Amino acid sequence: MCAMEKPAIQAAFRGAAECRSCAIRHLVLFSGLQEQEFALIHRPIDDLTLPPGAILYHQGQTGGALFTVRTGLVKLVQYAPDGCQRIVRLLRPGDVAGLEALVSQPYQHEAVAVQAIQVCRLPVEVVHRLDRESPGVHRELMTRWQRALTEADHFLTELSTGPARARVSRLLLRLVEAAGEGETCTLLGREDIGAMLAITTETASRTIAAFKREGLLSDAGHDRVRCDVQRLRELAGD
Amino acid sequence: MCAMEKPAIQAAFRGAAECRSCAIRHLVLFSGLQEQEFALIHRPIDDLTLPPGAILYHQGQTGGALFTVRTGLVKLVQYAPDGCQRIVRLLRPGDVAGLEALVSQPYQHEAVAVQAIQVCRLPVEVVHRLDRESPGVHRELMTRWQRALTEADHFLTELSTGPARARVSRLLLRLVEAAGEGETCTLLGREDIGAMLAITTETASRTIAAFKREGLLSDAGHDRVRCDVQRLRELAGD
DNA sequence: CGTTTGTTTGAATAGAATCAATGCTGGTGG
DNA sequence: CCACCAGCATTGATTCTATTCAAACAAACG
Repeated sequence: MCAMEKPAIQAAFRGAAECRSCAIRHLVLFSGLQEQEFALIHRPIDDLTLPPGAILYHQGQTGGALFTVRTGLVKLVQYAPDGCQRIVRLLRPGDVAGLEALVSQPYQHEAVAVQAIQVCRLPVEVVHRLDRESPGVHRELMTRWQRALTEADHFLTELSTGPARARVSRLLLRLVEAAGEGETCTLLGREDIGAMLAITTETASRTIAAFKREGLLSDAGHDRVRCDVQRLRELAGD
Repeated sequence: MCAMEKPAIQAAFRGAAECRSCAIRHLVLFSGLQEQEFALIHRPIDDLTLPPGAILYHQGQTGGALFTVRTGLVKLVQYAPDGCQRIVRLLRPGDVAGLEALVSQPYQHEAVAVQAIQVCRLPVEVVHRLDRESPGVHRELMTRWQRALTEADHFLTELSTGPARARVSRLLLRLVEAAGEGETCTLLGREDIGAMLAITTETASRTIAAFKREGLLSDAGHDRVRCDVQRLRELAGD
């Protein structure tokens, strides 16, 4: 049940990326690229559109690519020996998955689309080359490493600490923030919430349900909810 | 009580580092340095010897240096708004503290010596320069970043998950491993253990005490203990 | 030698895990 | 088109674990 070996990428819509005109160019790794430096990209950069549940790569796999998230959310999952999963990071548009490929490491996580996503597949050679020859990209790359670390720290300090209600609150606030659509966001499955907060699925469910009863959360159609940011902040306890 | 603003570095023994003959040269950032590349180090690299409790830098401070740990342990601490602390990483010899300084970020943590330590202070300019001009250093740097991330992931999956007994077991195994002296290691203060495992000081104390009673742990003089690695592994649950 | 700091222990309580059952929903095939 | 099924989500009851608050202890220190 754990191992759904779905090489989902094949099913995806695939096109050649046009970085120059990328809609989120300001966010991405190549934002610092000068016009003449685009010539340094020799290998093709694929632009992939993937459905929820699609797997970018598996843990332990040695892959030759990084992935820039353009839309949607991607979870990085690690599996304990007993098979239960822990989500160690959540990537949003502008984030990069698979940085470890740059240091010739096998992927450390399984990268799974939480929602429908669009990602760009960047071959390591391309990134290495730009890292060497474009100071802007080099800086952006270090910034990505740093950002990943900060994210990891937040998972430790915010999402893995304190009582369940506080953790769920902090997660919701984070999702609302990430969505950037006022006070609404798309909820994750209860199992994912549990895996992210180190609580059981049942506790996740109970807490969400309780929040709804208490009016902290109200349905906004198809997995979307409206949050009472004010009160959630209090619960989050900062 | 929380804010002991001790600029401890001043009290330290300070000497000029001689990287060529560094005892742990094989571990450190500059391990890939060719003989002629040493000339690229213009600014002085200080070699510091610090007592337990010394603070390398404070959270939020903008610092101009990275620190390579040569001996001892360093904890990276983040403080919650309510003042209680969480240890998000533990650095061992060969690890680097303060990577964020490379991307012009203020330090994200407070770096505190857990035991007596020796560290080298590397000015950012030096590292930037070597990063640009020595491919070896560039690679080592990315490896450090990667290693920090892997560490962070372990804190999430091993040390922040499961019942207290399992967490303490995993921490002990980790300490024994890090010490590299057979089956013994130096215990941390109960408060630090708590801050690392996201449990209270009391629970940390109780668990350690219970382990001793059960013979999983036996005193080996002055904060040192001998561990029954075998049985701890079972408890750790992998 | 008293004081401070950190550790251990106890009792009561609150919180989450566990085990088990029921409800809901969207998709599938008859 | 509708009935059924599979996969999630919810809820309940119980047990277990960790937290909390408080006190006793021990070791380190001036």
